[in-house]
Amino acid sequence: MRQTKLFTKTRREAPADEVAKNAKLLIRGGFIDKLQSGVYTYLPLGLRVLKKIENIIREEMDKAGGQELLMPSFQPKENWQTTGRWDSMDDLYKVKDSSGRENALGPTHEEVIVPLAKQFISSYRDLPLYLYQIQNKFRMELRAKSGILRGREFMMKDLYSFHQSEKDLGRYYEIMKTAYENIFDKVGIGGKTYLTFASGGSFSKYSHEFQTVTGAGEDTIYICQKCKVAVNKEIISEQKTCPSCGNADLKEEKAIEVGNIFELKTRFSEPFNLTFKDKDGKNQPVIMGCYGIGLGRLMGTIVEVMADEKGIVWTESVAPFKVHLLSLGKDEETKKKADELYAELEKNGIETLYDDRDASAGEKFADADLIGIPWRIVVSEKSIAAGGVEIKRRTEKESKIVSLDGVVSIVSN
RNA sequence: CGGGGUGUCGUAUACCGGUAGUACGCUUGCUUUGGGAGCAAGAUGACCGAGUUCGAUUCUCGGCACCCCGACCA
Repeated sequence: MRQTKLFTKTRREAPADEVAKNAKLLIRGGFIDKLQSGVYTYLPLGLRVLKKIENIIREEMDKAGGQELLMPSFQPKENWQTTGRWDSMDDLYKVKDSSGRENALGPTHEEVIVPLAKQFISSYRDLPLYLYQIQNKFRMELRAKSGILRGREFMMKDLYSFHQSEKDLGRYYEIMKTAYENIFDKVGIGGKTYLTFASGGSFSKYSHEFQTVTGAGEDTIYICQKCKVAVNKEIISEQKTCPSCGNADLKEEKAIEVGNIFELKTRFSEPFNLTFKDKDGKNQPVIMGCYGIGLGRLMGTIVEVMADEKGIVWTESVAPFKVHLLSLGKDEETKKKADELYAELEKNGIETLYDDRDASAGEKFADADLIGIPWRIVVSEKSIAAGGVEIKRRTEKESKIVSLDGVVSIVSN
């Protein structure tokens, strides 16, 4: 992608009303734009990141046997009345059409997927079943905040599992834990993300959250100093030791919930009468679990955790481009070399943002730091005289000179 | 939803009861090119409504929007 053609430019200042680091940097870099409180557009750069995250999640969900589908956001009131959540859920958006018919804008999808599953689940032979989707959710947050960490419309992956027994749910629960760990490792925040015991609500004793330690977090967690497990503050009064090893040495940290896994059991299968025939021909309630990850929140968390004083630092797996190619100066020979290198990178399938703007070196460097692409390659009269191009990672301070024909093999690794 | 704060060109800001200024960005021209370049010439702005006043962007009230703290929540 040539930067002269890229929709949106960087800006020097963040909007005065943004306080959250993720919002400031993502807006300055041209990744997102705020339409209203808690509602953001993902611009070309931002969407590229979101898609990378989406694909990492999709890969893990598929590996765990998930089948992807896409359910509507526009959902009939009756389904929500069946579960009682039309009245009990405060943050439900309710919309009326011209005939007065009311609908919910889906904040979650049990009210759609359970009746759907009911059409196809009738025997123990149909179980277990794992269905997921990646799509926008709507929640009427009383207070949207922290940039893309808490919005009113946000993209989420939600997977629902259907089982014959709680034991089988428990088995799959462990598979999902592993899948989630893989996801957070792959996007680069695994080291700061903890499996956290949290309140189980009305369904079961505890649910599990994945909490990433960052000052921008809304939650307080207590991390076991022996094993990589934490306890959410909401249950610390009843759970004062590590639930995994019993250790009492817990460290308090601020953290953001990047994912959760939840045993629904029969909370939704009962109101919809979702049952299956067991081997004896008896009707049994289907046991369910649900597993969510907010994609925008995850993206914002990555920014919060990885950014430095100069800007964003993307992990290669989620970066909008792998290489940021900068051409400096007006020298025709330099431009030609940069053009050729850009063509070669593209030919080799290396995603490259090519800064071909007629801008000063300082501006290009500052923008490269802000945008946070993992590799920076500089082509200039100086670099050519020194033997080729300068190359450095976003995380490195010093660049080194590499010959033009050595570039592709270096960034291909 | 309770409390607090803020609304001025695209962005960041200044000033003011009497013709709204600056920087960046944008347009045109020339120069410049290794850490957000310079000169010159341009274009672009007071959230909405009511009130006070000779006159309101400025003061008062109401609304709306946005932000922060809290409660709630992925």
